[in-house]
Amino acid sequence: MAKNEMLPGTLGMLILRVLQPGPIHGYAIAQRIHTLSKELLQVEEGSLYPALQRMLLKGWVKAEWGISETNRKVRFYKLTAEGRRQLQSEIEDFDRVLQGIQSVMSKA
Amino acid sequence: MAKNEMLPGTLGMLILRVLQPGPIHGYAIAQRIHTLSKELLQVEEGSLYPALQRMLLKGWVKAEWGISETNRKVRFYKLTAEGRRQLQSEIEDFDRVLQGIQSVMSKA
DNA sequence: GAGACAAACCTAGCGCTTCAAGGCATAGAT
DNA sequence: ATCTATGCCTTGAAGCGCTAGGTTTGTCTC
Repeated sequence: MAKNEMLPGTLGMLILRVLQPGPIHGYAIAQRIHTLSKELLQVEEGSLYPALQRMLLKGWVKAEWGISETNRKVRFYKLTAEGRRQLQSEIEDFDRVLQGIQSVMSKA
Repeated sequence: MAKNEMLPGTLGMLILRVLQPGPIHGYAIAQRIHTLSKELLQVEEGSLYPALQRMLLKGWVKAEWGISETNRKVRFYKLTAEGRRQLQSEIEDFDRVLQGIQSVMSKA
C-alpha cells in the first residue's frame, strides 16, 4: 500500500456508495472517488472494470449503454435493490472491523 | 469479508502494533489481537504464520526460541528498528486512506 | 501408564483482489 | 489529417488470507 492507493477489500463498497445517488458511467466513478476523497484515493482502470464485472455477475448493479454529457458512448451503472442491501451490509462489516482495528491500534 | 474477519492489508500493521510493547510468541499474537479487538477480529493461524515469515524476511521482526509461561517451547517475536519504522509508515498510510474512504462514504 | 486434549508451530494449495501494461474506438480541436 | 482526451476493456502477474491438513509436547484424567 504505497502512496495513492486503495485499501484492499473496500473498492466494492466505495463503488456501490458512489452509485447510490444515481446512475453514472464507469469512468466517472473513478473520477468521483478521486475528487470526493480529496485526491487521497485513486482507482486504477485495471481495478475498476473487473470490479464492475463482478458486481454485474452478482446482480448488485445493472448496466446500460448511453450517451454522456460529453456526447460519448458510455456505460451507465445503476444500483439494484440487491446492490442497495449489499452496500448496507458492507458498511456494517467495515464499521465493525474498523472498530476492531482501532481498538487494537489504540490499546495495544 | 464475512462475520469475524480481517480487513485485507491490515494484518501486518496489527501484528507490528501488538509487538510494539515487547516480544511475545506467535500464538499469543493472535489471542492478543482477538481480545484487544473485543472479539471483533480473528486471526487464523494460516494467516498468522505466513505473515510472520514475510516480516522475518523483510527484517521487520526477529525470532527467538524460548519457553512460555505455560512451560512450552515457543517462538518469541521482537520488533526490529526497521520494524518500528515500518509500523509508523503503515499507520500513516492507513490513516490517510481511511480518511479518503470516510470522505467518500459520507459525502457521496 | 494410556488416552485425551489443548497449546503451539508449520505448510500446501486455492481463490480472490489489485495493479501494471497494454489495446481499441471516437469526439473535438488544430 | 493528426492529435489528444475520453472511455471501455483484457491479460498476466503478484500478493494476501483462508481452508485444511499435519506435527510436537505439556498437562490432566482414569
